[in-house]
Amino acid sequence: MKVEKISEKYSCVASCPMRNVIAHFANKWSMLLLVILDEFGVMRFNELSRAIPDISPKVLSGHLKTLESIGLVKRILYAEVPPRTEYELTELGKSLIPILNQLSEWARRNLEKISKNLRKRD
Amino acid sequence: MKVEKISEKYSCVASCPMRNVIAHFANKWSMLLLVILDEFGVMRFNELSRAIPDISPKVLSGHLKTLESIGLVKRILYAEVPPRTEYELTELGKSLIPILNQLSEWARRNLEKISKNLRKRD
DNA sequence: CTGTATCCTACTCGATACTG
DNA sequence: CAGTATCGAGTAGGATACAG
Repeated sequence: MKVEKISEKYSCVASCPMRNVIAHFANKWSMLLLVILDEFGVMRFNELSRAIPDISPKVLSGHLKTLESIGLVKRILYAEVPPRTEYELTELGKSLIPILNQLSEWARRNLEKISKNLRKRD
Repeated sequence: MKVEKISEKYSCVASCPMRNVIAHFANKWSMLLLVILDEFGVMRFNELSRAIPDISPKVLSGHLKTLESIGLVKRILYAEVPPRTEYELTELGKSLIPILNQLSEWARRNLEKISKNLRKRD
């Protein structure tokens, strides 16, 4: 296949899946959130905070908003005092989980090898 | 499952696959590079540049270095004039491709839906 | 051809404090 | 409880020039 053909498929066109879809959640926080939401089912803001100890509320809130606007996560606000908000995966979000789990499996399988590779760099 | 258990599995421990492995290539450029390298087989620096028109040489070089240090990409430098360098996937890199392709398929399938979701945000 | 050097911008991230 | 506001630090990304 010619380079130009590949370019058409992945780069130039506005319909490149990597650029237009995956770029929005291809980072450690978003993927982590999706996998955790899958395992736990329904979670509140504070539960997510505790599940990922080293994420600040601002960053957590930001990623949740992004995931919600993509349509991967559903946010349900209950008009109560004190306020309660629940986050859970949408159907679209759930459909992504098997792939994310495979990715996670792959990472787990190759964790040692990759850590060794990374150490060699130093 | 308790939140604390999830925390142990994905967040606290140094062995969390998402944090220690996936975080290194979970971005649009790296994933794009891996998929393109898979389709083309062996590519030179310039071919990659042309395949992804809107990546600067600095950024391309940086991502290739990272992928190389993870062990996903192999870099072969031929001592010629003019210089020639060839990039290709390692076995480890190839083992990741099926998953990346599934991700890409998923993205392509849901491209329209997600674009619509994102537009609603504005 | 294959990058590196430089400069600059923009975004991301993190900590903390604070509001409804 | 569920976030937002603010500030600051660090880093990733982009344009361009140019070196081996």
